[in-house]
Amino acid sequence: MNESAFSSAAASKEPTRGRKKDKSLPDKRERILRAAIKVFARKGFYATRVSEIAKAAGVADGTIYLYFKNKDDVLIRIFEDRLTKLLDYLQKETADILGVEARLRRIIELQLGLLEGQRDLAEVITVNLRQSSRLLKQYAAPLFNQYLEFIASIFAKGQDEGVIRKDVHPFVLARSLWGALDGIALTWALGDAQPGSLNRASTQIASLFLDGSRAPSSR
Amino acid sequence: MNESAFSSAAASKEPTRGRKKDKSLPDKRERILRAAIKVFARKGFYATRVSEIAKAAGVADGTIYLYFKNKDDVLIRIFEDRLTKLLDYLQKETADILGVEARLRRIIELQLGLLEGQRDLAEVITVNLRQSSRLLKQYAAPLFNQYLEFIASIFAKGQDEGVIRKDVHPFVLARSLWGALDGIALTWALGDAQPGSLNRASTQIASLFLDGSRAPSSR
Amino acid sequence: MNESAFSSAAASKEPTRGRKKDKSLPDKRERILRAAIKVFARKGFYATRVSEIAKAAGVADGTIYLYFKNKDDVLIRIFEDRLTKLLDYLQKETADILGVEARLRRIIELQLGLLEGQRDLAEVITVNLRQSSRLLKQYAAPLFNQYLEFIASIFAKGQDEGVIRKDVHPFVLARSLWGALDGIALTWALGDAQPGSLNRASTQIASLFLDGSRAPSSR
Amino acid sequence: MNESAFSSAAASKEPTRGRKKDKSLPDKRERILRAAIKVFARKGFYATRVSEIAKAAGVADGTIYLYFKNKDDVLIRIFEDRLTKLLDYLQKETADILGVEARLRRIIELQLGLLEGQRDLAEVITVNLRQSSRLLKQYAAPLFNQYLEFIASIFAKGQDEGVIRKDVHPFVLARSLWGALDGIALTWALGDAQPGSLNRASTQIASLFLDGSRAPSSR
DNA sequence: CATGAATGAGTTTTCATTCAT
DNA sequence: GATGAATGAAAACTCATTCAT
Repeated sequence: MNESAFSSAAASKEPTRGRKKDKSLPDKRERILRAAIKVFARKGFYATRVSEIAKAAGVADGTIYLYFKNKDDVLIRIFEDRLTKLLDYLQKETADILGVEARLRRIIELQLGLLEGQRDLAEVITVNLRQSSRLLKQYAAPLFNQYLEFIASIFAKGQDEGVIRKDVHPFVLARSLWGALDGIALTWALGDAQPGSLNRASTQIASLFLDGSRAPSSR
Repeated sequence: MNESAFSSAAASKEPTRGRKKDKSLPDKRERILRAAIKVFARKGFYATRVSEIAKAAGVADGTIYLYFKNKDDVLIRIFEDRLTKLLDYLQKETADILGVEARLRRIIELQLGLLEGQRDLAEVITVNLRQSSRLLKQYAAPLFNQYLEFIASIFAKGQDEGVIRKDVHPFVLARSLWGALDGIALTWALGDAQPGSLNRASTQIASLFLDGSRAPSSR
Repeated sequence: MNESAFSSAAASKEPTRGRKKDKSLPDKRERILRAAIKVFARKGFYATRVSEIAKAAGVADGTIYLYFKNKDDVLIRIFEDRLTKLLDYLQKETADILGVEARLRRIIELQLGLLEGQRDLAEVITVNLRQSSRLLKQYAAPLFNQYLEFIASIFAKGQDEGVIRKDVHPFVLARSLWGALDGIALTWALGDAQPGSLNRASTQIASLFLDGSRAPSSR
Repeated sequence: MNESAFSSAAASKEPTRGRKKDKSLPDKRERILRAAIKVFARKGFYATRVSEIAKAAGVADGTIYLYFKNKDDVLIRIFEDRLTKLLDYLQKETADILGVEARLRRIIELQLGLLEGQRDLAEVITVNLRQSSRLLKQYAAPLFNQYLEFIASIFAKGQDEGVIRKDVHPFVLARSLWGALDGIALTWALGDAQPGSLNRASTQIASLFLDGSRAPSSR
């Protein structure tokens, strides 16, 4: 479940090679992405050589360029793929939760829970996402906005229903929540990364945020 | 006041070997730091050429190496200098505020207020701070822990006094707060950066956090 | 024969990973070595730019680094390759000469004769061999010792047979002989380098050395 | 005696500063030369930084340029000074030795004896002398020729007197002798450098050479 | 599709030399 | 004369990308 949400067989857009060898590994594109996540996490985007990704993926250097435009593109696609999947996953898993507060609580749990199983990805998203202002502004920001909009829309719904305070803008709420989760994930990924510690923190953050976000009347 | 807290004359260790020029510009080391902040913010750490920093600082390329060990060192010193100053500033400015909640509220205001006047620095700290896991882990993390400890100690004091909830660890509170502020600053620095918007957000975040952090009894 | 002893196809370790091109030029590694000898001789090791070697070899600058660790390594490999070949050549060509004196005379002839055909290599070995104490001590010295041991062992055999004086240590004899040959080669390489002059000198040195080395009884 | 021949107060050409401080060290030019010999021997000419020479000499970087045209010039002057002194010394000390053979024997002893006391200089002359073909050809060679001419003239005299063989050119004799002495000195400077070992070798080489050089009739 | 040898543009850093004090 | 901070030209080396096989 965890695994599948973030990685899985992948959309496998680009080269959906004709015959599907039922033996071969997942799919070359996906293998490269996974290898890149691992190496980026360990060495950082700029310090990672394309040849290292290739080696980790078990392909030739040149093969990378059959699936990605260039090195930047590999990073971009990691965000695209994984963020899209995260969003899909959060939406699907919480679609039938009616209460705004319960849904947010679940989202927080799911999000940190996912990262707990994938420290590498956590590090890539929290650290490498900011490797380059250019990348960030040009590609990641738009993608990221989808996430923010999703969260903000839930807060907005809560405001309409009178259960979320109205004196804080839904987007500020969403950004703060992301920031807090990101900060927790960063400390975890770079620091101890003890199993369970992320889960424990997620419950605390959920309470903190939801108590803070609650409309005065419903406190 | 704003300006001075983050920049000022600086320690200027390395050179000034011998005679002290009381004439010339501010101090070559400080000039290089300021130039670096400006260029890093605009192009990112990795995309910035040492020669660009030199040009922006009005010195020769080689001069950079009289004051800094290498390009990495320039980034490290920016954090060291500025983070130290931020911390000093926050401590001094809020030392005589007795109420925990009032003090935190002021800290949030001061911190985002400082950045509001220095978008470049905001971008360097929010974006470039994460340029490299190595840098981050090796140098920035220890410095950053001082900040976290400072904030966490205030939360802890509040818990002792019974005004801050006890079911969330002070460090989780501190990290979340930093994360939220960082997230806001990032969106602001990369996005619109409208004047005043940061200030407005700061008030909202303060309320959100303090309401969420408050002990149940005092709600 | 002359040529082949010092150059030939070479071991060509590093690349040739995979398929063996039986067409193209000699072998890229050997081409680089030859180009380096030529340029080093003309400009000296330190004054030679890597790009000049590349140009002379007809390869790109970066290609050098596929075959050699760095510029130092190119110099080291020249000695390694050529000195090894010189030694093999001297050993093979004189293996069946029974008389010690005749064998030494032939060695002197062969050695200076080889250089006569390769002024560049002569200059590299006599001049550039000493470019750096570090290189010399670390890499060249061990290789060079093999040469000295070979010569010394012949002198030692002569002492056993009673045809070589016993009051001079075989190693001193070997070093002196090398020194004398090196001195002659140096003057020749740097100076006139008239054809035949090296050959003439070799006969004279052989007489000088052998008369001086002869055991008193056999004079 | 040893010391004085190679170093002493020096010609002190360039800036014979007005008043002579009877306190100050030898003379700044000489101090720089000595410092350079020490550092060149330890690190080699190219690996030595001008600032290192300055530091070792206890002067400022810029001061070097008051006494020498540039870094190359420092090396050139070392040879010039020391070789001139060696030659003067050899000539003076052996001027009244009438027998050719006795004189040569004494020269060999003196020359290696001098080096024995100054390993650094030995290394500079044997190793660094060949750092650059350009330097060697342009400056050192002419200087060195004076030495060769001096030795060759003695051999020539011996040939006239009938005590030195006539079938070897005096210059070949001189070059071989230099080469042998240089080879011995090199091995000694780079290798063990045991006290006394150089002296022992010098006697052996003298015998070897003189026996080899002797005219057939006088053997 | 896959490979990996070859390319060569591009960048940090060093360090000899200068010159204002 | 002496100093040493500042200069900036120069060069080794790296590595993303290409393309012949």
